[in-house]
Amino acid sequence: MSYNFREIEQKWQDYWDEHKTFYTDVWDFSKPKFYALDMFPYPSGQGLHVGHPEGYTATDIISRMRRMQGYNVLHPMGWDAFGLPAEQYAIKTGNHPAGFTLANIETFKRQLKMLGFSFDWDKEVSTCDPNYYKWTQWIFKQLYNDGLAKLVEMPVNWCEGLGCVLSNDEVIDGKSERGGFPVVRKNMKQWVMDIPKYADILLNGLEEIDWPESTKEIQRNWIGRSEGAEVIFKVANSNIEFTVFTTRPDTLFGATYCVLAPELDMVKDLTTPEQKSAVEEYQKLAASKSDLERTELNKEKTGVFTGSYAINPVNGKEIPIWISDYVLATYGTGCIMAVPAHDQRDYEFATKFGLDIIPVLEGGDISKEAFTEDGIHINSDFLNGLNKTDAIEKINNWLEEKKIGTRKVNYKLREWIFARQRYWGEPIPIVYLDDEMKALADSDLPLVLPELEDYAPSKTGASPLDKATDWVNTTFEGKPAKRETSTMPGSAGSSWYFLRYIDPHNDNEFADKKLLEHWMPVDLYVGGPEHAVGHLLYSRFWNHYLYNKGYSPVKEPFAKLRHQGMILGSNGEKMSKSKGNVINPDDMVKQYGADSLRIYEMFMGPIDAAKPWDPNGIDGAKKFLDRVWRLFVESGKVKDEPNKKLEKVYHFTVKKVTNDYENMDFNTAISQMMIFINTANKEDILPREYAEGFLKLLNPVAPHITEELWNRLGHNTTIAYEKWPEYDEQKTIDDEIELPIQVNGKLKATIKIALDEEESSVKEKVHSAIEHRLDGKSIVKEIYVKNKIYNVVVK
RNA sequence: GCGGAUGUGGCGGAACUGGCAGACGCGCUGGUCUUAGGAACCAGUGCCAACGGCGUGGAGGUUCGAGUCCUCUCAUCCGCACCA
Repeated sequence: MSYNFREIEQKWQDYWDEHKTFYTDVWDFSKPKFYALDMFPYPSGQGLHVGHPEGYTATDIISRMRRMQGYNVLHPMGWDAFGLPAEQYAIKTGNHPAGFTLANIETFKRQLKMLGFSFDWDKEVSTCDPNYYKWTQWIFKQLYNDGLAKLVEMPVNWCEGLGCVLSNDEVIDGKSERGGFPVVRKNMKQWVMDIPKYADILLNGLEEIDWPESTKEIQRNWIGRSEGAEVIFKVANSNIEFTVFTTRPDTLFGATYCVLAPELDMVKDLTTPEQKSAVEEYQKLAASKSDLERTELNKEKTGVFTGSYAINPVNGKEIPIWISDYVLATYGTGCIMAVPAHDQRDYEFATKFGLDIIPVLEGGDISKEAFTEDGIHINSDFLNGLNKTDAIEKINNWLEEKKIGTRKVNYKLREWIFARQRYWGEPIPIVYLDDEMKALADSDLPLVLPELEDYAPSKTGASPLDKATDWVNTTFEGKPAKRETSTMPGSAGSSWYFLRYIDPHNDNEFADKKLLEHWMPVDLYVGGPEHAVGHLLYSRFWNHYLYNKGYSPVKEPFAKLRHQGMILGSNGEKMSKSKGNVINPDDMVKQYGADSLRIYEMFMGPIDAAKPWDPNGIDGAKKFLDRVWRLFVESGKVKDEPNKKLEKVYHFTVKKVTNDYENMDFNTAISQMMIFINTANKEDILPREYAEGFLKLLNPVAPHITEELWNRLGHNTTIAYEKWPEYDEQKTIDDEIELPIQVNGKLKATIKIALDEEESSVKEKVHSAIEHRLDGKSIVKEIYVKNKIYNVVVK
């Protein structure tokens, strides 16, 4: 027999809706708070895929357990609703992207409700809603006023196919992440966020948060802090000088040439007439290369001599100045001193062009490769005999004394490009009066997107909004003005939504300060690891900024972060339409029910591991729920009578399930609940106390069936706020133990002993158990680990 | 190249600070239920030449005892990619 999940799930979803069961009164400060957050989805036209419920079920389990543990839980959901697909749909059909987006949101919402998540829909936010993006624009304004949002001329990733500038993380192998169109470098005026100003804050903040170490490491590498020194080099027979950045100032005596990035303006001043044509040709070549080509061609070093020489400040030697694209204009000063003996890249370059290689550290074999490890300095005058650390310290002091260098920290982290030449995004609340830039007054926010006839971007990089001339031409403080026509990137709205959930209906500020103080930080945040350096860095940046301004009460917005692993097709490959291995959650719910789908996804394996979908697995989950149903409804075994034989397994199950939920080990929690049901099934009596306790344990994973069974046990209100079961530690332990006996480390027998039995008595039992196995050998050593194992060493 | 993670039966995966490897589920084998079964229940299921032996990617090591600790190594996945 199989229970009627369709009827039951619908019934309880309706009940929760009607009774507003999961509405959170955010002003109720009488209970401890718990804020459980999911990464809100982009409402695509495809609807939910099976990966969504994985993370959502995890946070739902924790949320439901916390409610039963007496917490006031905030568990909201919303929509990351600006983005390209809606815009492309609009271009294709001529319809407004908002209509498409709203329809998708409806589908997503229906699917999420169908899965029984305990979201408080009263807190729903959508980034494309003017009441929401009013505050996105307001935060932008603050950043603009503080000089963190600014317009700069810079090389950008230009994608002609999309008619749009892309951020680095939207470019994969020189092609656009979406659509796969080629992407090239192009100089354009761009809005950027000066996130490098926050590099150290973002780096240090990682120390205080409970995040996967791998994700923290990705952020550390992305920020890419490196300590070193800047050193000034004078050019021989000239008054030009340039500064290099190096992490190894201690190897200055080994610097045998310098290299500048080919695109630096200074290059033309350094180029001698004889070298002019070669240099210009090289510059042209480098400029035409896309990022992709530059990295693809990185096997063989290329470069050209400028004809000029620099003076090595430590020994006055004249060393040649080259240009090469292995030096990046965007990192450090765009100039390096090359120490081929102790840097592999410089070594390759020097070897190819026959430049001097002078070792200044002992060790390694300079005829084969650069020696990059620590060593004792040689050929280095006052640094001779010192190791790396000491030499760096000494040379830095020396450089600073002579005023030809300073200690310096550099970062790989670049400015965050904050504008798209697109329609479907937040308008940037800036106007231009002649050449002057002004931010809109707060009273003019939200600056709402105008309607358009044609959403298509132009090939020249102009925004579609340029075509809304009535909107573009405006007035500012009585004077004619033109609006900024680029819009914000998708990651703008998602960088602060967790703050808005707390107070989504507030019209006076983005959220009430008292509420923020009570509810922040997010206690548990769950989402995919693919956002490690995008959203998860940007939102930390915004929140740190808002913290510095006094608008957010905490530095770090997400106290604890966990990732869900990808669900793969049954063949172990990524799910994709072309492979035909896509599992649709709608179908699964229809066939097996939401509870089965939730159970199965949590039972598949550790939450953060990638796991293949087993079509039979969900059937197993369903069978488990059928067994629960039969035991509770059909067996007649649930009675107001005790059953001592279930005491231990019940208390142990409460303990294990509670701890496992706490650690997000959902797979082992479910396996323990299966053990409980299997054991109870063998008995004639399931005491009511254990039956009810079990329902509470199962409720977070399978909320519908447990509500129904709770109801059938005679309760007429929801189980959602019932008290979480407790266990008695004493009752989780057996007083009789099967003690394994090893001979020379190999298992030979087991004996029954009492818990904490006298060692002498155990020893006696062991000896009689293994006597006949000794084959005349004698015992040389015995190890007894109390209640655990007994090992006898014989010879 | 650098950084991070992961390797356990036919499959997904268990195994707390070193202490009975393979929990739980899937699959498979046999049986029961007077038709059928993609139902339920019962029994079994790591491998082998099987009263014993071998087994946690591979090779060493530490230990009474290693999936777990150490050294080296291989494979797969993810992130970064000339960051001086």
